[in-house]
Amino acid sequence: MCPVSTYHHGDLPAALLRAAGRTLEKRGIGALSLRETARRAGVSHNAPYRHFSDREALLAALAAEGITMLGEQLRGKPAREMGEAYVRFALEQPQRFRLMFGGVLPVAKYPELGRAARSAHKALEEAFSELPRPELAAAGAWSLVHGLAHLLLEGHFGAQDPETFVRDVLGAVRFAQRAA
Amino acid sequence: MCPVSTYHHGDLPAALLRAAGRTLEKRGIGALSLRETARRAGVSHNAPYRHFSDREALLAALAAEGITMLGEQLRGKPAREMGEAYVRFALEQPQRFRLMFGGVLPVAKYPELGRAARSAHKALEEAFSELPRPELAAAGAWSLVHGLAHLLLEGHFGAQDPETFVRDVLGAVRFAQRAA
DNA sequence: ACCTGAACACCGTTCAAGT
DNA sequence: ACCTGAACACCGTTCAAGT
Repeated sequence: MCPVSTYHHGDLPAALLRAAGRTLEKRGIGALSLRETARRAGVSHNAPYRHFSDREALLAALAAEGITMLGEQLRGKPAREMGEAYVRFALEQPQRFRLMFGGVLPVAKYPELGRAARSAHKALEEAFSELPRPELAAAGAWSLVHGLAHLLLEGHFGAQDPETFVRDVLGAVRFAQRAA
Repeated sequence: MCPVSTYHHGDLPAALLRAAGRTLEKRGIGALSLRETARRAGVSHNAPYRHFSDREALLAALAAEGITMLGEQLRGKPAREMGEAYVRFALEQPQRFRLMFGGVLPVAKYPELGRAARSAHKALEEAFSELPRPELAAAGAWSLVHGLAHLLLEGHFGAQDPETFVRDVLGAVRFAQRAA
């Protein structure tokens, strides 16, 4: 169907993102090199520069993918399920989560990251819209599940079953029903 | 006083940690190289291996320093001030904070990290000891301030004054007074 | 013990050249 | 437009050698 040519891919950017995504989760951010990604995609170490201005730009694209996916998994859920889904995402894709939120990337430099994050943030605020200060409740809720995810990933809460631990911790917290 | 010799430092490990700490905060974790640290300390690129088995071990030592410092700043404070002190630490030393908690290091491989973190965790639990499930309240509180710190660092709460924002968010959250 | 320079295998990035 | 190999300046790490 496709003519064989000197171009190895119909869609090299997508192939690079796929390859990089696999390496990311398997070996971590630090071990994710542009040269190896190119090798895995079957192109020269230099070809990626046609599509990503540098290594950081490839990482930013992976992060944006992840934030969008996370936003989709939150949208429309009630608050409690949202929190559990947030932590589940982090536990299932720890390296992706770190890349999205671990300070690896200068968010200000990649507007798509801020955009995707604001969209997910909005989904959260909607879940708290009936409270008197929904923006504070949403900020608190986001902080809570975000910190919980990070600390679980780092192993700071021991080896207990994450599922029930998350439920218990979220159950121990209330967001103010009246103005702070 | 000291005899001039081929040994440049009475305490090379301390000199390396000082040099690395400066580079860490100024240029970030990714830019922190063993070779440059050695250069700054005035020794050959190879000397650090006498004291740190590899780059990761140097990073782990920096992280342990930081966790211990943070623990000292929390200990003995009432819960609300603890939260504010936690976030302040993160905002003042963002790169150090990321190194301590950002998943850069395999915590399981460096027992001193776990030890320092458990000690800080204990300070937190003491502040919640009057509640029916202090361990859940402490986990929730830690998660909350931890996530708040991370998200502020990443700029996800916009440009508002962090000091009052932190106070407002912490004020909007209650930890259950009765068993969950 | 502690430090050294040389060497190796990797990077990210740039460049001039090919189709 | 898209891809290539050669080249450069950096790394982390290992090694044999010096005091």
